Amino acid sequence: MTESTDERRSVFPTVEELRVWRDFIETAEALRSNLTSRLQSESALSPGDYAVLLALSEADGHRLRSSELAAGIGWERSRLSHHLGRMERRGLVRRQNCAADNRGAEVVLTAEGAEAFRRASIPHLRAVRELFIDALTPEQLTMVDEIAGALRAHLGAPRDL
Amino acid sequence: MTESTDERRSVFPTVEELRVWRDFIETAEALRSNLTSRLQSESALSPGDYAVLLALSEADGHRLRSSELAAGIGWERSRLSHHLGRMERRGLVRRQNCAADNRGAEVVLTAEGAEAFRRASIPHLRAVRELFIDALTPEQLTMVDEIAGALRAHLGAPRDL
DNA sequence: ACGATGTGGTTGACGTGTCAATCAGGAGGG
DNA sequence: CCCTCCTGATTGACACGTCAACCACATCGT
Repeated sequence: MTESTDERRSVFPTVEELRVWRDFIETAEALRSNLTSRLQSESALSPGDYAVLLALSEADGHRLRSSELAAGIGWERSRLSHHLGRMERRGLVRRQNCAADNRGAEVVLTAEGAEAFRRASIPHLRAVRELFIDALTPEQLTMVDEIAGALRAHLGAPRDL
Repeated sequence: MTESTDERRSVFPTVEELRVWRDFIETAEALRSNLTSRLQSESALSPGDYAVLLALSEADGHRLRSSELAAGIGWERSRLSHHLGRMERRGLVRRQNCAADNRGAEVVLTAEGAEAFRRASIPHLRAVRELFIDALTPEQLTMVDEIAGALRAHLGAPRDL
C-alpha cells in the first residue's frame, strides 16, 4: 500500500507539485500580511492584539484567567504573557490577581481596549470579505473548507509511519 | 454592479464564511510551523536560511548581489541584511565587496553552507510531500492551484474601489 | 506537618520581521 | 568640478515568537 515496485521517485514532490505548494504558502502569507497591515494602519492593532481583545470581549465580565485565554486563542502561555505585557503598557488590558487561586492572574479588558476593538472590528471584517471571500466563488470557498479539513486531518495523524 | 438594493449586510462575511477563513489561515499557519520545526530539528536551518541557501545554490558561481538575492526570494533588503548577518556568524555565507559597484555586496555560499543545504533539502522535500501533497487528492491539488491564483489576482488588483 | 510533585504564570535570551534613519558611492546637470 | 538626487546596503529600535529556566503557590501522599 505504501510503495509499489517502480515508485521510487514518488517520495518527493514533482516540480509541478512543488510550485503549487509554494504558490499556496506564499499566497497565504501575502494574505496574512496584507490583512495585518490594514489592521495596523486602521486601528493600530496587531492580529495578536485583535485575537486577545476578541476573546476578552466575548468573555463573561470581559475578563478571563490567563490560561483560559491562552487556550481559547491557542497560544502558549509564554507567548501570551509577553503579549499581555505589551498590551498592558498600552492600556488595552489590565492584569490582576485571581481570588480563587493565588498564583493565577485574571486579564481584564479596559474601556480603552474595548473601544479599540470596536473601532477595529468593522474594517477588519470588511477586509476579510474583500480580500478573501470576494476573491472566490462559492464553490471555491467550499473547496477551501474541504482542503483545509483534509490538511488538518493529515497533520493531526501523520499516517504511514 | 457593486451593491444591489437589498444587499446591505453583504459587505461583511457571514459566520460560516468567517469560519472558513479562520480554518484556512490557521491551517496554513499550522503547516508552516510544522514544516519549520521539522527543518529546524533535522538540519538546524530556518525557512529563511533555506530560501537563501537555495537561491545561492542555484546561482551562477554560488554567489549573488545582495539586491538580486533579495529580489529572487522576495525579501526587503533590510530583512535580508539582518538575516545574512546571522547566517554569516554561523559560517553559512560570506559577504564581500562587489568589484563592479563599490557600494554593492556579493553574497557567497560557503562550503559549509552548501553542505548544510544538501543535508536539508531531501528531508525537506519529503516533508512537503508528506504534509501537503499526500494530504490531498490530485483534484484537490488542482483546486489549490486555482484558488491560490484567484486570491493572488484579487490581491494584486483590489478592484471595486 | 512536610516534602515531592505539579501547575499557573513570568522572565531572559535569542531569532526573526518591519520601519525609519543613515551612509557611502554612483550619475547627471549646471 | 560640484551639487543634487538616486540607489545599494547597513543599522537601531522595537514588536513578535519560542524555548528553557524559574518562582510561587497548590496538592497530595505519608
